[in-house]
Amino acid sequence: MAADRPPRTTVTSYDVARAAGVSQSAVSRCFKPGASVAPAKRDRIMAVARELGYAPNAIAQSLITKRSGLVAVIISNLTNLYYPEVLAELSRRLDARGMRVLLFALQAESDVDAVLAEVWRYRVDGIIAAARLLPAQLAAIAERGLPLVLYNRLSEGEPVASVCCDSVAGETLLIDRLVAAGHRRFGIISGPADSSVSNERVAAATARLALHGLVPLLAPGQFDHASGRAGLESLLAQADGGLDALVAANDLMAIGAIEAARARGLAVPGDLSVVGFDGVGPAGWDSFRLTTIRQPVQRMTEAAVALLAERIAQPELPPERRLFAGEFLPGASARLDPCPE
Amino acid sequence: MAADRPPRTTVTSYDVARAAGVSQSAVSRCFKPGASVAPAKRDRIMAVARELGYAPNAIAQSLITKRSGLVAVIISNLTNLYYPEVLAELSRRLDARGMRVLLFALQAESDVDAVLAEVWRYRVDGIIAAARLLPAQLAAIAERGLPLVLYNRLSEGEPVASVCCDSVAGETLLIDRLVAAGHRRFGIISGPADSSVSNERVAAATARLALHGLVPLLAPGQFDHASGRAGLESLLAQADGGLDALVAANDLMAIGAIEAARARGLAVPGDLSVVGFDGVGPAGWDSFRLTTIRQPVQRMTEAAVALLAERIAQPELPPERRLFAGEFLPGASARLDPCPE
DNA sequence: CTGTTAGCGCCTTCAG
DNA sequence: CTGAAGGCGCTAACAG
Repeated sequence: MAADRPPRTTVTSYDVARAAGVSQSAVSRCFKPGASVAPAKRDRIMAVARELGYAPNAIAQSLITKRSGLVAVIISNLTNLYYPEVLAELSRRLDARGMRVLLFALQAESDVDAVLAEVWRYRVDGIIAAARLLPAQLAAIAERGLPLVLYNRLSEGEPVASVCCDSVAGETLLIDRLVAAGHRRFGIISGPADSSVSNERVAAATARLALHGLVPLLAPGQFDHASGRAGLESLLAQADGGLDALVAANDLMAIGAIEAARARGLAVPGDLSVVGFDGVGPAGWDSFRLTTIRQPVQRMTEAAVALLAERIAQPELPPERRLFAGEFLPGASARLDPCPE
Repeated sequence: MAADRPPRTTVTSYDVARAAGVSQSAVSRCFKPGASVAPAKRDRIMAVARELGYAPNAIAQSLITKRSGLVAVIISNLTNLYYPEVLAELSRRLDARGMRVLLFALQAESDVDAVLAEVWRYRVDGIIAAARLLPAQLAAIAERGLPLVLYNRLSEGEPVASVCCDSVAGETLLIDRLVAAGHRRFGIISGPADSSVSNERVAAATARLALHGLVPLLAPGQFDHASGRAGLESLLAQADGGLDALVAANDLMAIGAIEAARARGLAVPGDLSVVGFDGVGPAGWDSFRLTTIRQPVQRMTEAAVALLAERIAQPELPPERRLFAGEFLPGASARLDPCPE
């Protein structure tokens, strides 16, 4: 039907207007929700538009409405096994609300400034960030009045809208269950020192252990599989009397630690209990059956998008933090007493 | 320095021009690579620009240059454990070339039409697709003269630029090694029926087996962990005399199959050899040591971006297919003879 | 090298 | 309800 026309590379509202014998503004109105066009005329215009394959040029629209429909999603460790799911969910939910994802995958945290420069240039409507933002960067975003929602991050300084999984509740639960089951000698493998998620989790676990009068051994990690292995080795080297339980700041390290333990002939959870955090896919595999806390990705991403959308609509809304409890996955990598209740 | 000025939400080239006492076009030239501006004037302008926090509005730029700097990246299974790495690499390489990623994560393949509608609207400069595109969709893209590169996909019908990992070479190698080591009774777990990658791999393996006079048992899968488990069960049920080797169309299913085998008391590779395809992270973990073919993600993503960039610069370039050999990872999930050479 | 002049495609008052 | 007219912020010829 439409194949006879010369392959115009771009069809504008003027083309539609001419073909339909109406003014350009009439065409424009047809594509605006709260329009006011005579039904008959609208039908004719829409028919022509379809025929010609016309749809409003989002670029031109943005220029004038000052709404690009773009949301910058800034993510640091795309490879982290947990973010892919987050990204897929964010993307789905954003475009359910008519917004497009402009993706920035950070190679290194130092790239943030370069990323922000592009963010300004593209006049995005808002930002969702799962990356570390410095106070100066937060300030720059705020100064431009750009709505921002942090994902699993806390803002240092000024409050900012954010969505987080409750580290304290999660770690507290894990520690209490482990202690109740008789574990006394603890080791913790942390994530990167500049990761607020890691710091939160480690601090929460340590604090809870302190309440029980226990002090854990510590090993630094990088949130990856190899770190888990290395972390376990390091902890065992530190632990004269051996280790009862290992708390890893994420699942990937917990899995690495389990494998390292087995490689040394330690049974998990027979000789050593191991717990993680996140609830990534592999944690549930037979080989690991990891005892962990699963982040409610569905609810968290929905909240992030909702928070952002609200703030795009009403920029003056105050910052709001939404904290979600994780779900305890018992798994089988930790020796626990049957649930108390 | 710049904090004293009232927080204009948007600063334009006119603001800079006025502040620097030059014309607006002079400002514009300063931001164009091949400019021709008097050094002194340029310095002054750039200083003012920096002071005011000015950078050209990408939206306005796009409208006139007909270059948005946006590349649509369309991916179907973000959760597939293999794509996150691809996405991260694509993103990195694209913005090394000054292009931004407009991400479309497909929920269902049926969403493609909706995605394409948005792609048109945003006047992207090109598309990289790791998703199934129907002939009509390919035609629509071609008709608009939009450069397109398929990632690990073949076009049905008209040729299209693409980057693939050589399934035939990979499966051939795996099969030959397995046969050489004495395996005779084969099972294959395929991916989704509409996945060209799956079809290619299964066909290649089957064809190679045929050359050896062997006919494999088949089980359908969905590329996920659970499919691997189910696939193994299904194959064992079909196989009266037992199974020597299992070829999974991807690593995730291979891992699922390994776990299912172990759950039934079968040793891998003692009782059953298992091979996969992709070389995802978990394949290398101790628990699996999967024998597989690793896709050269670095080279493949670089090629995809290069192919696309070339075609954006010169739209008339003919379609080109780049085929990359995967790297054989011996692992330890298959009983193989030492390498022939 | 520089400023002036037209638009890019569209939305949005503003009179009819 | 409808068309005409004026930009959004910028680039790209043009004359100087």
